[in-house]
Amino acid sequence: MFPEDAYNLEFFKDEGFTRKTCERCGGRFWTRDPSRTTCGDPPCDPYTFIGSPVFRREIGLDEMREHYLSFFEGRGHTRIKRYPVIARWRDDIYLTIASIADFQPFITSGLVPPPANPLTVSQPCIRLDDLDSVGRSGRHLTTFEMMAHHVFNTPEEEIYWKDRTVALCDELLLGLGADPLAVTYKESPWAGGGNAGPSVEVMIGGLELATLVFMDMKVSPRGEYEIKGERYDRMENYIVDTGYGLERFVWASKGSPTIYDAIFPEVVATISDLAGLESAVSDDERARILASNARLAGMVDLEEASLRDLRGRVASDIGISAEKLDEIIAPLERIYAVADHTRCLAYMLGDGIIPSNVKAGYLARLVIRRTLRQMKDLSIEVPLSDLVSMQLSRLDYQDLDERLGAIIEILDQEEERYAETLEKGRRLVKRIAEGRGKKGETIPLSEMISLYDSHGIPPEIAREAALEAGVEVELPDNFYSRVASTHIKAEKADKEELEIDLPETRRLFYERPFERKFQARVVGLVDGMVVLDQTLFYPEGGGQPGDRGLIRKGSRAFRVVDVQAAGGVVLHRIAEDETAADIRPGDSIEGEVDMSRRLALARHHTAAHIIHDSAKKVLGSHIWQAGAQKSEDRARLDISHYKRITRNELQEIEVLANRMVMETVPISTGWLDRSEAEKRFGFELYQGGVPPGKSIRVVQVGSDVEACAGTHCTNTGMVGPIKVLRTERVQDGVERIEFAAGEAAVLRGQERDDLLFAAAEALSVPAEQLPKTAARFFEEWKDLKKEAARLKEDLARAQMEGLIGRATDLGGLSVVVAILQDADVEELIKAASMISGKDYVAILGSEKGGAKIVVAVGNTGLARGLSAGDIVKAATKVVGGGGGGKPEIAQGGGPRAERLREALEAGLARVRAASGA
RNA sequence: GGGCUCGUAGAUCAGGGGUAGAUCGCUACCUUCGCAAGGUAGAGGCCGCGGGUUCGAAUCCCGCCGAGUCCA
Repeated sequence: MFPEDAYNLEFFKDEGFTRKTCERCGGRFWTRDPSRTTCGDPPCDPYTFIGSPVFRREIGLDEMREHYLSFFEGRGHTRIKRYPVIARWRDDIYLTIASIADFQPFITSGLVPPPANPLTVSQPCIRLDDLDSVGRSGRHLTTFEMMAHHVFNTPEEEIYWKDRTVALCDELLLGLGADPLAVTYKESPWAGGGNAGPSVEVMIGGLELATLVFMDMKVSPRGEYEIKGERYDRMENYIVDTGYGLERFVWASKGSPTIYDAIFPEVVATISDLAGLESAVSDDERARILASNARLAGMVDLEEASLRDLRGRVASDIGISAEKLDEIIAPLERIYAVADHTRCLAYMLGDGIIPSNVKAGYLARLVIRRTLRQMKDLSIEVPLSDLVSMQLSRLDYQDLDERLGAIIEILDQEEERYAETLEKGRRLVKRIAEGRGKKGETIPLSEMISLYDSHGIPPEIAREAALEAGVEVELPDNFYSRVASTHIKAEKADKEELEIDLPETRRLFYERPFERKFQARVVGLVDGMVVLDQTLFYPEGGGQPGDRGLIRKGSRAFRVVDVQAAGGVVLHRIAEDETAADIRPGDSIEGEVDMSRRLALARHHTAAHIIHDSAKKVLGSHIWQAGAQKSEDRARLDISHYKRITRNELQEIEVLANRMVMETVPISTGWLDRSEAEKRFGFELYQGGVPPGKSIRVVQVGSDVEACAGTHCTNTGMVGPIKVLRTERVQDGVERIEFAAGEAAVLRGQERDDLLFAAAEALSVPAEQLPKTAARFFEEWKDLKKEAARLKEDLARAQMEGLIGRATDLGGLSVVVAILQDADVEELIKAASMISGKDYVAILGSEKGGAKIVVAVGNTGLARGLSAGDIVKAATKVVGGGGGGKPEIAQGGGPRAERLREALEAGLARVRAASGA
């Protein structure tokens, strides 16, 4: 816990607050009201603001946001632009879940200076944790704006800390007309994302409007303080992390029954219309029910069980039956959920998330499908894209006109795809149900789980489809947790960070990109890897492999086999068979980079930027880099795109890319101050991830501008030809383009020529006629195959006549034993089955590709208990093989063709024995 | 990043080591004034691709390609 004085602020003292202990929960809180005994937080206090707003007047979203930002601007804060809701700069979260997420990890850790200090921002956030409660509780949202003011204090400079933070908050609230006596500040330890600190929750009317966090600790195994089960230590930097819920402020200003009615009443009204329902708040009874529901929902945790409990309490509160209540409230909840979810989707797609089966894209799909289900329950007929477009038009997207087409296409495609999945699912369930039904069984839980897990069929829909086939299903209440428990969680092994206490390596490859040799001094060895004071060797990074080359000491040369970066230090790994032990700190060495390799990599790297730019021009501005890898002889670029790239598009990309090469555009690279670069180029800089550091290296290739640490050509002409090789769908929503540049492009082209020539040669035609000829050959081959089958049948029929005449009689059972010299198995089978069709036993063989034996037994034989399988087994044993089949017909063979005659005799002997003749 | 499922006729799917099937659709004929329906006959398959195991692979194993789906 924190020291006792963590919350003892001058501000509280000066303003006449007293510290009290809540008589309900025992929590500590500060209040101006001498008579107050509870902390203000539900369930200790109920919602009182519904129907009696806490601010002077009603304020809408846009006005409230502007009021907040300008309030803090007027008090020395710099307003910064919001970040995207997809956290592209983080590898630990997919969505921006709080305003502080914008600044983690590099700014909070102090590695990178903040864009401004102090600053204020209104950051749209998405949290899907409480998806189930959205619409039902009256207060949960998937998407909300966290208004915030942040301060990043360092040991050198403190901007302000607790007192001013709380003072500003108090001033803001009172300025909006809040009753000073109604505001309470509740003490609450805060921890998250590896940091912790004391915080106060700001409560009015039972509603938590803001949380003020004083982040001054970081996780530390032997730390002095324990918070929520983890140990923490003080950190040097200390950060004011506030979060004011924009939507809650608006709600509090209006006192409407639900937060949804407060923040987007028009949307709720439109959706109600589409569902054929009156808007809820226009109806007194409904408004009363909703208000009661929201008030009570504020008091409980919305677990599944307590939700049902909540219904009961609301029903008795209003004096109607729970069934009646459910009937009234269920559609309203769905309307609210659709209103919320479509806004969430507007942000997600507006910020460039492409629905997918993995990562952030999967979260988008999850919300899409959930919304579609709710819309279906409400019998809303319009496409989802209409609703999301409506939401988008309310948001502040400048380039929306250009992007809207793609977004609508994405949503329509998702809607269609989900319909297909469900349709397929229903058919599958029906088949399974019929199978189970015949056996008088129900569909077990394991099968329901597999239907959901493997085929995406929600259990409710599975049940519906099963009941249509008259079969019950096993569907427990805790279905989804049962699904979850079937997934075994794999522990992720954390990559160990090397702790290196050496000076930063000077990176000569930026200053002198095309020099081959350099002199340097060894400053240390880490794990056998050489650290120099300066180097021309590029360390692996940004999908570009590290350089190779030599390190010379005196007359001895060591091969450099790998180059890595750890922080600012470059590590050179020496080939193991050369004793690196001879290299010691203080040594002078000469380095030499394998320049042809480096140039090949640089070409591919620059080409990757060019391809990216071309793809964006051809496919649209939703294209983001999702990964990249270069090598000497080829490279690949993964881009976000919602459908397969067609051949035409690919060729267009290739042409554009090569045009850019032919234009010989100079490539500019340079170091820019991070916030300056962000201001000028936006987050599109961070295609390949967000690099740490105060300043970032910006590479500009034509209209493509990226933060990139790689080595590049100085001019697009230097890249040489670019050959696009193929595309691959690595995931839903991510297309991979493989290509080669420079000499590698020529070589890849030659490889393709080779293929073409080899194929053309095989068919003895010029390459131009290859497609036509290949198609013709294939058609002819199919025709010939059919013809051959017909001929074999004719042949078999013809042979049958002769063979029947030579049948051996075994006491009323006629047996044909014969060798058909060049017949293949198919022919033997046809002949044998024809012979057995005339009620004979056929034992046929051929020597084509070893011994082949086919036996067929007619009705009389079957009646006497003969089995073709047994006979074949007896016969094939003789030729050293095996065989089997059905009683009517069986086949087999073996390698020893010279004993075929003998084998057939063995078969006959078997017939003789088995038929009792 | 991890898990699961599926690629067989134009469509939907059976079969799961031993002669590739069903239903719908398609073609022709019969029935009808015509249509729907019915009847008869027929066409239509590199069983996704490449290896392996086997006397024999659509079927088992491995790899690849394509598709679907759940989770973090």
